[in-house]
Amino acid sequence: MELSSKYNPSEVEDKWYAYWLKYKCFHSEPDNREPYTIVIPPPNVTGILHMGHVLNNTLNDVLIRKARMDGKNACWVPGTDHASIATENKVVAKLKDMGIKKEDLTREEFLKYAWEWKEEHGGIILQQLRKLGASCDWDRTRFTMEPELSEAVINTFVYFYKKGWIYRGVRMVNWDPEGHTAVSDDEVIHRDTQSHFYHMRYFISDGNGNPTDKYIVVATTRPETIMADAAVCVNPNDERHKWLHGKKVIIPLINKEIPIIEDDYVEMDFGTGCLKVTPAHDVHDYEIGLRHNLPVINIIDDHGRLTEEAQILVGMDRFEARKKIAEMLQEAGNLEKVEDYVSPIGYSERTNAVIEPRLSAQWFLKMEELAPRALASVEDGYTKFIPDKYRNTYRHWMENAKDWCISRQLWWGQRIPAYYLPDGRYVVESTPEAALKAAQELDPCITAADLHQDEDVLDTWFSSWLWPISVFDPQMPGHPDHKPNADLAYYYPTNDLVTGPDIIFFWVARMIMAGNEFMNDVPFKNVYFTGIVRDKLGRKMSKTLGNSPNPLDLIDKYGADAVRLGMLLCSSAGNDILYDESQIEQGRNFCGKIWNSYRLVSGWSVDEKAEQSENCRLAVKWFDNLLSKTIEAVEEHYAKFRISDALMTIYKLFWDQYCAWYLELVKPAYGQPVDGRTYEATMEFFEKLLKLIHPIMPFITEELWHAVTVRREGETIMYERTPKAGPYDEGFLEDFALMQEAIIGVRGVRAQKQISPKESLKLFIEGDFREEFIPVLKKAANLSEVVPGSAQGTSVSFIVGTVKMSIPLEGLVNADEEKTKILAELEHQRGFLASVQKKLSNQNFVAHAPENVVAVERKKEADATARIAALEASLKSLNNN
RNA sequence: GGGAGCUUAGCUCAGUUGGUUCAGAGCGUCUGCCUUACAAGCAGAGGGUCGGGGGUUCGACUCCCUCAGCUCCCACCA
Repeated sequence: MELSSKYNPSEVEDKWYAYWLKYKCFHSEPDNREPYTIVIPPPNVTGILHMGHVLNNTLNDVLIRKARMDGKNACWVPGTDHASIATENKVVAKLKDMGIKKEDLTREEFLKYAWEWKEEHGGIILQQLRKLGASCDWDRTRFTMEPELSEAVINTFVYFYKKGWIYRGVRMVNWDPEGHTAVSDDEVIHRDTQSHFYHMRYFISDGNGNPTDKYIVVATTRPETIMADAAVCVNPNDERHKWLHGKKVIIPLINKEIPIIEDDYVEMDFGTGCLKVTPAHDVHDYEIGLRHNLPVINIIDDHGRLTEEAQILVGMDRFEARKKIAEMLQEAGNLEKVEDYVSPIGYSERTNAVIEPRLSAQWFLKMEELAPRALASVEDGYTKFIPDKYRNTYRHWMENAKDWCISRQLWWGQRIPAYYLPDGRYVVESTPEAALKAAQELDPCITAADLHQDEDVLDTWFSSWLWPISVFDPQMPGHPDHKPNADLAYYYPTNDLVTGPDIIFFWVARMIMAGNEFMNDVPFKNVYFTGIVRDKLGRKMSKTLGNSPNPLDLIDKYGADAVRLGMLLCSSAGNDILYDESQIEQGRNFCGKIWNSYRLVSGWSVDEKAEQSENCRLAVKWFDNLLSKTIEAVEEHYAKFRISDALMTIYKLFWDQYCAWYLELVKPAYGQPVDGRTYEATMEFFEKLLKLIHPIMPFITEELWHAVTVRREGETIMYERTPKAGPYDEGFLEDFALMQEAIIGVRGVRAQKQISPKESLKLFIEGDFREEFIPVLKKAANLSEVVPGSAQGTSVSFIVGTVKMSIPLEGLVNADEEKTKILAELEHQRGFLASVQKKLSNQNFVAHAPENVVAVERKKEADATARIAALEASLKSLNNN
């Protein structure tokens, strides 16, 4: 096969991806092999590929390809998430562009638009993943809102409802006035925000609703809510405010009388010690209100505007109203002062709107039993976290888990299967038919037309927490008519989950809950947490900063293998990775290296009859041993999920050992053929290296694997076995490494003395050096002869291990310089020896340290002594001249 | 306010229960090379008292205490 002089990724990549698809190489069906399963963290259906996806899916693909080559039945299930808030926002924005308001549409009309949008823009990301080389089983592609998976969600809701763990309740929830929905606590991000602290005068009532001239000062950050005040609260132990007990005050501007109450909640040393209590618009105030039986006055609507209840500024936005009220208070003489103030404000994760605490009816799932069990799964090691530190985060959350608010006031999502009777009672059933039947048991006169289904949909996570189960068995095992499912039985539990720590609670924890509940087993054995991909300055990637490269552009420019390698290079689990394009260049360069090494070998002419030289025999033996040792190390890295270490180990084996050493050693002289045995070994090594690196760089390895020899149609490196480590001779490897050091020493002398590599030199060796390596040493270092003993006359010497090597260099050596160098080295060695001997003469050390440690110290002593002797000899010979 | 984690070469990071010549890797830097696979390359070199201080130990990058700096998570003192 003729190879172009440069590797051309785009041609190669498209060709092999099509080939893999054609032969269904990614598809998995249950069989008698051991399964290895990954479910993709489903990206938003309307999402587009960003660097975070690249990192995540590269890791997933490395794991799945590795497992496949280890002989397991590997199955990677892809799919997308309907992402209710995010997608609904996008659709609303799109409609707005078209001049359509969501409010003007019926639910059915809106959903029609939404589905159109989904069909048009949805799943682009899955196409993009193919460019990356992701070996997903596309036949198993799922979407969390497809009919089957929606059924799984509804069945689950009904299951928990009937179990008594889902309930409906009026609660203070986090209201997103832009998304017009409640969001869970976890979807609220608190940020310190610059605001103002308004000190307002509330005048004491004379008992008939008229203000006296006495007043108290109440401080708030939210003056626009004073109309919803139900009381002013002081701490019962606060001496300053004792005189207020039993009194009433007048709310400014609306002149409404409210009581002064006492509650421990109020901190005496914060603000003025007087707290305005607004039960409808603050969680704590709501609780105080409950304790003191205060009325709940809601003055803010779904959109964050003042309601009729506010009496003034009706219809005005809450932030505008804040300014206006401040002005009005000022005019009325009720504003004492305004301070600058920084306080944590809750923002919606999705829309970035300031969260409005709001009382509303929502559906909740009890965490009482689910959370402790899911905690135990991780504590007891059924699911392992990598890195382990996330166990702490997980434990903390699980021990404080609040009931999960699962309803959302949106249309895009699974509609809650609760059906209300006209009298307000309701039934929960998975279908309208079943609901009607159930309703008729409550009231025989009910007809289908009388039933009204709940308007809300379920939280997206209420569908994605089922993902590891529902992708295989959408009916869900909790269903009363559940039929055994072969896929689920075979693939569940999955093996590894790769995801970001930001969704440890949203998703990971809840999947473990669902797994325990429905499968009585955890959904995955390991969770590998990636970090966040940042730019090289450590900033998060964002559109506004423009520091977020488009992965597809990078793939076009450098090739997918290069991008994959670049992402993995500096990614250790749990650490943020600082992305820099130079890493991808490194990946591209490595592709070039692999490519060119094959060009070299494939260009050799082979003489089958030629004898294998001693040089080649040793080089082959060495690399064979080294390969085994390295494979062992790589396997260990994989077992510990140290993917970038595994990668670097292979990278160095390929580049530094195979290319820089091995190929140089066996490379025939120009125009000469290579002997058959060496050629065969060289090709075999090359193939093994391709297989080792394939999980990380699938495309170039497939291309070259096919170049090495003619393969049958449909054959692929994907299904080759990971090379196994054989036995290896550690001593041989060590001795070879010493010889490599000797070669490096000679090269160093050349560089230092400006001697061309073409000029051959004579080398003296004094000490214990493995005889059989001398031919290799001669060839690699271009030595005319290697003789025992020490060079006479002016020479340059260096020490390898304990062996002294010297090169006679008449006329090129400055004796004084050499002496200075040797003296410095001698001093260093003597110091080293002294420290070792001090250790050895310490009775405590000899008595307490393990035998092998003491033995090592004795070896150090002996080696240092030998080196010192060699250095002294060199010095002496220099002095003699 | 509570919790977790981090600080090792110019940059990004390894360093596995304290003990192999353990102070490392990759990239970058410097020097010399267009040597018949590759200048996206080859050969060679320099570079850190492991954040500061104290302690435990025969022995500390590793364990403990403390100080400083940074990061993340949780937490609505209005």
